[in-house]
Amino acid sequence: MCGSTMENITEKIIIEFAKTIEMFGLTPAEARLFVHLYLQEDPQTLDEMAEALGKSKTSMSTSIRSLSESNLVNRVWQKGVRKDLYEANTQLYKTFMHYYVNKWLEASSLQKDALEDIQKELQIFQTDTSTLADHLNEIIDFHKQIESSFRHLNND
Amino acid sequence: MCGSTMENITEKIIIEFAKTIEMFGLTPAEARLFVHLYLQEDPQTLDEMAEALGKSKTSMSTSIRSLSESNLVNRVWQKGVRKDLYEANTQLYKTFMHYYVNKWLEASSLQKDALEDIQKELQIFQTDTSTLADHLNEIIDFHKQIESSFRHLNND
DNA sequence: TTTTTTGTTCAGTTTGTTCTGTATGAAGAT
DNA sequence: ATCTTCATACAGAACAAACTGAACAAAAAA
Repeated sequence: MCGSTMENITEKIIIEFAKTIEMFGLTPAEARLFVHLYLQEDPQTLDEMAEALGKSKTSMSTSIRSLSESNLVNRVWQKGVRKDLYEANTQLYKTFMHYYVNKWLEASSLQKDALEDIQKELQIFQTDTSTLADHLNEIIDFHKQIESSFRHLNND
Repeated sequence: MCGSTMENITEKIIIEFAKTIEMFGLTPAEARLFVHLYLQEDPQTLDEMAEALGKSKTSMSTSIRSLSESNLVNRVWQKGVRKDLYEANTQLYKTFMHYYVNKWLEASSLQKDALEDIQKELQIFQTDTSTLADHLNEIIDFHKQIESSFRHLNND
């Protein structure tokens, strides 16, 4: 028996693609919501999403907010419609690479700064602490290499 | 008061650096353990790690196994020592980039395959399903771009 | 062989996340 | 202004992940 209805197939796509999206650091709920929106023709309201995914409106609200702040979905206006409408950004690669690279760069830069502060603190103990200081240098170098590599990812 | 003892500083380094390591997809426990090993001069036993991190030996065992399977730490032998000894790989960038890129490539490739299977299934409905099929194509393209980009990350 | 030492497996507990329903606030309609 | 319709905040419930201790297995020492 060939049990492949359209809904069936759509569901399969959502499940598979959501796994990929999760790898970018989104929660399962966010990933699932994004994929749902991505496959929709038209922008959706919170109620429609809640209905479609079988979750509460509150869940949709928090997930959408998160996706929205990360610029993975957009809020759109339609004349005559009072409810908020959201649509997924359709340029997958550009959208997610920007999001991802920025996340890495911000985090790495922040942590590098923190480590450099520690480095200054450590210089007081110059004498017998060479190996720890060496490791710290290597860690900071590591961050520099990370930043360089990820910056590179955005230039395609 | 300048409360910066050596242990104090080491602890700070561990906390900061562990955050970076977590971004590669390791759990907080794994990240912390890796950084601890990285800062140690000599390879450590499970008991030493448990003592140092204030966790149970069971925790160390599972974390170490995970790190070991990902090739982030190595098991080393010392003559006369019965206990297992582990040390962190010291080439941070190479170690983690390999690990990370491989993880992405494997996952992406797997999911691309799954999506291509679905694509075949979908071709039965050729007629009125063009938009869904289009989206599916775009998703598969997305995976190809991901693979291309991440493969590129390893060639430095 | 028996006895120790070391590592792992498993069940139970603790901890942390995610979800939902109610209550609140904000904006349009009457 | 009052009433509706929507979105968000909050607190408790349901769920999942991480940790531990005790029992088990494997390997060396006696």
